[in-house]
Amino acid sequence: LSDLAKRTADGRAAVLRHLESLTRLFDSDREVLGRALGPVGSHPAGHELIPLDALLDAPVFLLSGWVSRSVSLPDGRRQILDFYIAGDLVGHCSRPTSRAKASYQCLTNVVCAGATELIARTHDQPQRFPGLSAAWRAIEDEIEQRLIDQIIRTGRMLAHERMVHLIGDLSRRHRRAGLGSGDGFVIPLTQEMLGEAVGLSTVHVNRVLQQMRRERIIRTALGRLEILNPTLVESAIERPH
Amino acid sequence: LSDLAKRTADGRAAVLRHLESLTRLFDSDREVLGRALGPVGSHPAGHELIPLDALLDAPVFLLSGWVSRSVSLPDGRRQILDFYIAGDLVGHCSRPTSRAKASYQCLTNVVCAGATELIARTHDQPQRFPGLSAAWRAIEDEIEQRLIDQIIRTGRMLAHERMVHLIGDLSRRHRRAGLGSGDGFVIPLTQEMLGEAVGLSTVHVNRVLQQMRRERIIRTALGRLEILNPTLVESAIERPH
DNA sequence: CGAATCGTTGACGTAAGTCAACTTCAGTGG
DNA sequence: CCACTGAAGTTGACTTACGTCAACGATTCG
Repeated sequence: LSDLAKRTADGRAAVLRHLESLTRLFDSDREVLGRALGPVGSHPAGHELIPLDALLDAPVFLLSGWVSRSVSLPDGRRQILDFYIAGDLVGHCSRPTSRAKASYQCLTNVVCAGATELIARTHDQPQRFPGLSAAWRAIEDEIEQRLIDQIIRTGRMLAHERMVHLIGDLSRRHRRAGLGSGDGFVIPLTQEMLGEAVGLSTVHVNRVLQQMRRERIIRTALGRLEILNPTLVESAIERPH
Repeated sequence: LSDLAKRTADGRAAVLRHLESLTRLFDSDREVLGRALGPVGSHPAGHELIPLDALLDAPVFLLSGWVSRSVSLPDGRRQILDFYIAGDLVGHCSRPTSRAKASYQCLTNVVCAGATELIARTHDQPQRFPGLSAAWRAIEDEIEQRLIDQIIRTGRMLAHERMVHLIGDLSRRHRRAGLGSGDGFVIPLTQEMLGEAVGLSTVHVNRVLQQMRRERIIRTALGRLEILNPTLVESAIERPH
């Protein structure tokens, strides 16, 4: 199908833009990236890409769709730890024999490309692929940073702040991966998923979003989210100098 | 002072027990551990061991005292991400040039020993020190796991559950490092610090602790915390099989 | 003996959860 | 075509968990 082909091409562009935003890539990096990216796979919404406790030996690049990283409690409560969007590297850990500390699930139909081969090759000759070697590290750093942000949101912020902060982070990541247009992006999350991410009930997420619409901070339509007040949203995700 | 000597000796024992609980150590591991552990340092309560954004190139083993890892928001709110106790490795990251994503602060007077040299040496010859090489990875895995636990506490748990869960984790870590006696350990945290960790106000922490005392789950006296109902507390930190 | 610092208590306010009903809408099938 | 379905969003009434404020003990310390 030409749909899959388009999503694959767009996804590869997002991967490249994502990596370029993290570090300077050299020709050798770009060359191996174009050549050693693994086979493309497609998964339906709901599919579990990586189960809890699985060996993290098969990282993939997300080319299209959304993936969540979540933990479920015995009584059914669920906490989403993180979201992955097109261009993101999913399920990579530099420590060999490390296992998944959460479950990775497709929130939408997903197209991804295996990264095992690519990462192994750059790992064998880090000095030959300095850009990618640095990128893998930067990506792990970012994932840790996002876990910390998540603790700050749920631990220290009010509902309204949590939503602005999360949306700010998602927006920033979309922009730097060249996704979406202007200050908007496609967001396939239900209000229930948003609640599971920021630690709020579905009903309360709804009310907070409505207030944000009244305040002209965001606008939503057709599964897209537009940011009407970028200044405010960006200041929310600023880190202490 | 003989006090410093005792705390150093006890701390080294805690380090050893901690590492042995993570992985099987060989003679070569134990030998280099005894020899290459760096100089002992002492810091007063309140001292910032590692500032936010500092290069993580000087990891230390905590021999005595408590250290927190925390983030402050511009308006003064503070979130404690993690606690470190005797036997723990503080400020280590396997990714070179990685920077501190939070501030590491001494909550009490602290005695610690430099681990830079030790880690560098095992890193150069991982096959000669298989136990320690595995231990460094296990430690990083655990720190990530604790960030995740923190998200689950603040995102999905009620006040009472949060406290039981945190105390359960601290208790487990003390027991495996051979600290404390029986089901109790020294806990120098104020109720304010506990609140900053689990995302509750000081007053509410106080009420929750009182309820836990009424329920005969814990007892506190003289800066020590006894766990009266270990079964309950341990079941709280169990992971989904 | 103040003077901090920490813990404790009560009264009260509020953010957020719960429950339940009702929309809206996309999809499905008769 | 329209009735039926199920998932997602929306709304209101009510409850509750937790925060805030302020006062008051208990300890420790110089």
